[in-house]
Amino acid sequence: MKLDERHLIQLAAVVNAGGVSEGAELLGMTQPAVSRTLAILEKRLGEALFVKGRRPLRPTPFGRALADHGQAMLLSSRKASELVDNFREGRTGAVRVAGTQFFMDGLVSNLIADFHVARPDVRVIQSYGYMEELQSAIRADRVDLAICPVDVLDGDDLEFRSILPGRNVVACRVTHPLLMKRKLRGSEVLDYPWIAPPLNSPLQADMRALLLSFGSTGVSVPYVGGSLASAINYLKRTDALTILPHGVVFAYRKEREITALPLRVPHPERALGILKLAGSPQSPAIAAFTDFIIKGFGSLADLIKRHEQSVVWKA
Amino acid sequence: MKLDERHLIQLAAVVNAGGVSEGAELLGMTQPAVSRTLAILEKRLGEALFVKGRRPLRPTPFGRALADHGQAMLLSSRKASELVDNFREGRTGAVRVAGTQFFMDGLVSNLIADFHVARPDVRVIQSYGYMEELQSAIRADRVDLAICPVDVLDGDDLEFRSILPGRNVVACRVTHPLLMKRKLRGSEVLDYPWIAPPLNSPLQADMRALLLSFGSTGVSVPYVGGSLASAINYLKRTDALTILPHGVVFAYRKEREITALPLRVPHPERALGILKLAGSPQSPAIAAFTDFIIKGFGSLADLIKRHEQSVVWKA
DNA sequence: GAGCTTCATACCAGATTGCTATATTATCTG
DNA sequence: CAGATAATATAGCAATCTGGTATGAAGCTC
Repeated sequence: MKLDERHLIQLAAVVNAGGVSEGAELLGMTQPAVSRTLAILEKRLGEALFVKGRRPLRPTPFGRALADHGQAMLLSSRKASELVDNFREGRTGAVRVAGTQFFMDGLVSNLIADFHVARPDVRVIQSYGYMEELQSAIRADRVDLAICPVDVLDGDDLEFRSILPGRNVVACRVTHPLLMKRKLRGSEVLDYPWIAPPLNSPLQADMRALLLSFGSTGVSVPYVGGSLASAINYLKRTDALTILPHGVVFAYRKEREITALPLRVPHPERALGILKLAGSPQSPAIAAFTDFIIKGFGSLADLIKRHEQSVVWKA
Repeated sequence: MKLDERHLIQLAAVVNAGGVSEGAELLGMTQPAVSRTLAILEKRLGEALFVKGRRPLRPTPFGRALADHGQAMLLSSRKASELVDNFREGRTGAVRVAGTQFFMDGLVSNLIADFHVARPDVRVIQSYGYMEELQSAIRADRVDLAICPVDVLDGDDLEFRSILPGRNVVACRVTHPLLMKRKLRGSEVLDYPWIAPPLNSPLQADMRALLLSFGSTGVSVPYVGGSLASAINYLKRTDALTILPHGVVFAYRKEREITALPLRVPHPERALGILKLAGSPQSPAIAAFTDFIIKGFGSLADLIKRHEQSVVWKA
């Protein structure tokens, strides 16, 4: 016999609370409503659920057995409600974020860690890619948002929000000989080996432009294609140089192992930003994550600005 | 956020079955009904439950999580339905049965065992008592039915159904000397010690009447008050006699340890029967049990009748 | 792209919900 | 044991919701 789940839940509440009024209160309902439900249930079942005529309301064995199942449903229902609430406030859910390797590894991963302090139950699913791939990933709904440098955006279905000026620096270890010089000329960087960023990376082009501006005639590039962790490990142990986003080098300043040469590097035309589907409704968790990323980069930008005033950059 | 339990159940069914139509079928509903439920759910939650535009219907992670809770409710609901069905068909429930010691121990307990072959999940709660106690126990709803000898019934709120003629016999062990006699005179029973039934038992009065009819002048009664098991154990080991309901002795015939003397004993005015509240609705389990008892005693009566034709009773 | 299957929508009759107001019943108290 | 008190049951009502049929829209298969 099929019976209404809500009825069983009400029964459970009444049995638990020890009275119709209390049970109703427990459910946020009025007593008559619950009372009628019980009457209907008893009528349909043709069987008493409570010993009648006794005031401290006592369920029959049958009533109690039924109430047990109702209780299970009540608990499930509560949990479902909680799940929904958590989800709606972005405490639960999943964010699929993608981006270029160096930014994801150097900056975003830190922010994700911070994000999880407040929202540990939001799953972050990270992947890597460059502009075109990222765009198509977003359009195909394989990714919720991308964090990457963008110059031109084709199509108006995507929305780009800039979060950090596109600025690169020449990175080296803190004990690098060039840092000792009183006067550093740009061309001197050509005397050291260079690490090249991964193929297809926008940094690849940036590095070429940089070296050309210093009059490159064939620099030594003994290491290519490693991701950020590899590049940094290599930097730490050699006098090699490489090009990195300023923010990334900045984020590593605490470890006092790598730093940037005080050299002005030509600005690329791109800014780092967040790319997402324009105007599509997004889950609260994604919104919260996006927000957090924006704020995080905002304060990073502030930090960099303040830090900048104490450093003299040479041309 | 409060949401309708039924909706979650439908969601679970759809996720499980892998399609709206299949889910609807699973629940015995039509596809449009379920489809609308899902639409309502998504609208209220403001969140997709299924990735739209894909035909092998695939739930979003959120949808799946919600469906899990729905699944729990679905299971509970199924179990509740089953419970109700079992109950309504008397496969589940409880029967509170009371009766006089000798009948309960000697006959009814066997029937209960047989009853449980077909309905192992019906709990039988047995208690003992004599007429007055049994009547008030039934009226106070402490007992569902009583099995006892009844002569007069006061009040018409109780219903009595006779199930066995009220007939007693003189019981003894199968090796009793009196059984060897070709011609047994009633007065000879006075030469042996007698076991007296418990105080207040109707058998008490029956025994007194019996002994008087044989011209009692002070029989030896060395053992009083034991219940059936005690009396039978005692009988087995001595040449004592006692009065027992015929059916009880008959039930023990298979063990070939006690039997009845071929003596006619004056019939008491009572018949063994089932006593219950008149016209009150009773649970299916109780109905089934009552039925079983009636049938059980019916075939016992038949057996006794057939057996009787092969025994010669003396006066 | 035709045909098939599956899902979504529109509309309707009937059931159910929850409410307020009120009657009924059980328990407690003197 | 009557009267006070608290709890439960009942009645009536408006709004919602239910599930059904009929039908349109959209994916999949070949």
